[in-house]
Amino acid sequence: MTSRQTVTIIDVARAAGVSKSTAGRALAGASEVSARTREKVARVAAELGYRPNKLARSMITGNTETVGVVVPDLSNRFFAEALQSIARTVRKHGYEVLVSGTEGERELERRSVETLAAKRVDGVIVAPLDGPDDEHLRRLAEDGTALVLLDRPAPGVDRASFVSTNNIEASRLAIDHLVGLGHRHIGIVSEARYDPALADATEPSTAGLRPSAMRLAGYVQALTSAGIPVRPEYMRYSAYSSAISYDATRTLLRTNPEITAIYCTDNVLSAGAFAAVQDSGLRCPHDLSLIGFDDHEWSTLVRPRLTVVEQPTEAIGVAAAEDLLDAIAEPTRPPVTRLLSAHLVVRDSTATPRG
Amino acid sequence: MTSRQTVTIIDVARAAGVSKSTAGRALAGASEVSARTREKVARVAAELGYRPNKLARSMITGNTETVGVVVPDLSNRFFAEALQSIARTVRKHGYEVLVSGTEGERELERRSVETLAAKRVDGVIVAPLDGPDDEHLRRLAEDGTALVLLDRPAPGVDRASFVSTNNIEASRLAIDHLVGLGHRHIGIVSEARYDPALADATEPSTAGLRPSAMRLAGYVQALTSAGIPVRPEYMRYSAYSSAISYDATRTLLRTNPEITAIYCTDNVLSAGAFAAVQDSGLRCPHDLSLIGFDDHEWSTLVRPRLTVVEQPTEAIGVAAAEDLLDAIAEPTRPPVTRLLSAHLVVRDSTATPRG
DNA sequence: CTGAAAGCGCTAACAT
DNA sequence: ATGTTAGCGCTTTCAG
Repeated sequence: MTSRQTVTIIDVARAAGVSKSTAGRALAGASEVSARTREKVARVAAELGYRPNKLARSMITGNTETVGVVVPDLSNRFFAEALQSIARTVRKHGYEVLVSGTEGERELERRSVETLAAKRVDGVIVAPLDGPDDEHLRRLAEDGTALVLLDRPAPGVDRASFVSTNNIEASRLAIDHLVGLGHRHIGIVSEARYDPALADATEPSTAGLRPSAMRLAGYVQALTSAGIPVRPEYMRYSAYSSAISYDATRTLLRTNPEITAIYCTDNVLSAGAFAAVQDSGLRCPHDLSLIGFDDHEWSTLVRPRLTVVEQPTEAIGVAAAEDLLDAIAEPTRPPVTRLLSAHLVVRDSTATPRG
Repeated sequence: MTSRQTVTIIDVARAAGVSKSTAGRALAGASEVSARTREKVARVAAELGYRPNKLARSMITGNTETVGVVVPDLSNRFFAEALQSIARTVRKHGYEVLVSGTEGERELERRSVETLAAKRVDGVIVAPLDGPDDEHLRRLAEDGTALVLLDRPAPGVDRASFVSTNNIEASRLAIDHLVGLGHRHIGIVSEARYDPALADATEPSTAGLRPSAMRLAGYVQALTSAGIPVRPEYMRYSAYSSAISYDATRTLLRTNPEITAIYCTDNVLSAGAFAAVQDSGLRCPHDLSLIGFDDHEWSTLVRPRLTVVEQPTEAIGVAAAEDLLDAIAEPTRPPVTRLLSAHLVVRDSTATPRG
């Protein structure tokens, strides 16, 4: 047989000598069927190789036991790990995951969300791309699909929960550590561009900012608290690429030789920054301290071992999944915001500044 | 509105003053509808916020435009990248991906495959776990679902294509490089255990072996071709864990101090092996050469830079996706086996042996 | 405890 | 070019 859907519940019913409905009830393990028929139906179903058609079931019940996960980059370690813990968490409750990588393209994100809705997933977890147009997400939530925003907010979308690292606090951890060591000239390589308004940004007024912007804001605020002047020339923008981060870091060091420490706010940027420091001729941590973002497997393999701000990636995935399951089970429950704390892992790439 | 599935095609039809089927045809862009009605239906649908129910559609057409991807470890870089290229490739053809991480548990794999079948996916790509029971996969394929095996074979399952790195060749690349440098005492850290039969294994008689066993076989064969004796004590087993690989490598070096080179056959094992070499007191590559598996972002960040055997991960994902799409489009087409070539990236961790 | 019938939302003949 | 009818496979009233 090469044809799909060979045996239906009708075949089972016929072979067991009962009606379609009785067969259905027996298979569902309903209590109002006699043990005898239940057994017989089960046996016949097994013999025939019956496999229930969940599509048909979903048509009636209205739920698919499927959730969507939409992230910008499936091969990014952060999202890959988040996906894994999401999948694990929802599976315990009988859900499968429809996944979609948007590769930085808003249009792909829009279409993915549209398709998920058309496939009637019970809920969606999305790490939205930055952009003005949140219409697709708003509609999804308003149409009654449970929605959780992961890692990145979507300003125009209420009715969605939000789970993320507390990025301002994460930066404070890094900068306070450096300041405590005596650093005063601290550069930053970030995927966000500086905006003077960041200085005043506080939770929850920053709720609309992307992670990188939040981390930059945390940097600015931590410096300010410490009474250290904030210098725009110390903040270097880098696109989402290790190679570009390399160049940004080299430039930062060349144009501001007085810098004694660099903080890098993203895991793909950290690799480029580390390589740049290696090639700069500066000795780390003697001449320059470096803090990376996210814990990589290489953090302890390189020399010096890298001090990093570590996000609670797995916990974020679990929290997002749990919030989603809650929203599915209880659609009227108001959305929640959960900011999980990062922590600093001090290794050998940070030290007292020279002289 | 918090209820799902607010507006159906009947609502659209009614609002547009046409019949259900005309509305359906118009929405599908069929040519036999007048431009006027097509426009009107489209406008009305947009106004009402109509979203087609793909479940209903799938019930009739028999396909879901969804493929399943089942892998042991979603956070492993190899599978994460493969997943990304699979998702990208199938999306171009209008397919979404239902993903499932089996975490090394056969029972989870079985259930995942069962669920995918119940959800009537059009095809499945699976990297099966090692084990005697392939029944779930065989049934899937025999019931007419397109099936591609990724990275690992499943002996009892014909009617499935197979896409993988040519692992024997991959090991030959590594060992030939070391032998060419003059090494004669070459150890291996592998997730496979040595079996004398490996010495004779050749494609396609090795078709049933897991990647790690294939790589071990390649090591044995390359040594044999070079006239170097194969010593069981040079082959060290490690479970799938960086920490365990660390211990295995330390032990290998302690018990066989004459070894001048180590080849490590898995990406998670490579990190542990590298750390072990760092801590061994041996200078790499002067005292000991090391070859890792898969290209990691840290390969160029550590010192010495790591020489590795690099798998064509993205190409594997693309090939698996394409073979699957082919099998979906043309169910009678016989399954294919594709072994893609790895290549050696020579960096600084390999050199002529001391003395 | 079991059966008959209705219908989920849509497409696909079959008419007109 | 449009409408009517009949299902896809299943669950779920409603009757017995």
